[in-house]
Amino acid sequence: MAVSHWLVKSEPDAFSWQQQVENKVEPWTGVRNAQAAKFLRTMAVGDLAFFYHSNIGKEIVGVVEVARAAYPDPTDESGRWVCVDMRAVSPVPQPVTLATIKATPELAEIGLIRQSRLSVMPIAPEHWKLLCKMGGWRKP
DNA sequence: GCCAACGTTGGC
DNA sequence: GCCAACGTTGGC
Repeated sequence: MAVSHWLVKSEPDAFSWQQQVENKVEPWTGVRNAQAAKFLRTMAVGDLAFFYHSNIGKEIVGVVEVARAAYPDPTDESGRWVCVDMRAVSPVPQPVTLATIKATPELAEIGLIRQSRLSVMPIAPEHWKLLCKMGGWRKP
């Protein structure tokens, strides 16, 4: 099966790309939104995701890959929510800012803009390709 | 600090 | 089941 592509958001105050790199593999916990959780459940090991800094920076700063598929979120006492494990792949050499994305007509339809509050979202292959090009990111 | 978007809760 | 009130997220 083909690799799927995603974008995940994190507030760098809470959990930054720097921490992701230092920890290498990190559980992606705390998603408490049904739509975002549905996407987490859809992720497969090996899928790639952009790591986006919300609030501070507002830019795509790195790429992570799914290291473990959805399992119960240990930070959720109710047991209803899931998380995945993410592994740092490599930084995006030239971070792609929200302003740049907004200024790019081809990217007008991506979830980041259409649904600004969603923290986990799929990225279409053509958008992934374009964003990689804009950020100067190549698969290592 | 404000506000828009949108999800959740609770009264009816 | 509807909808107003309220809370949260995230951009500006």
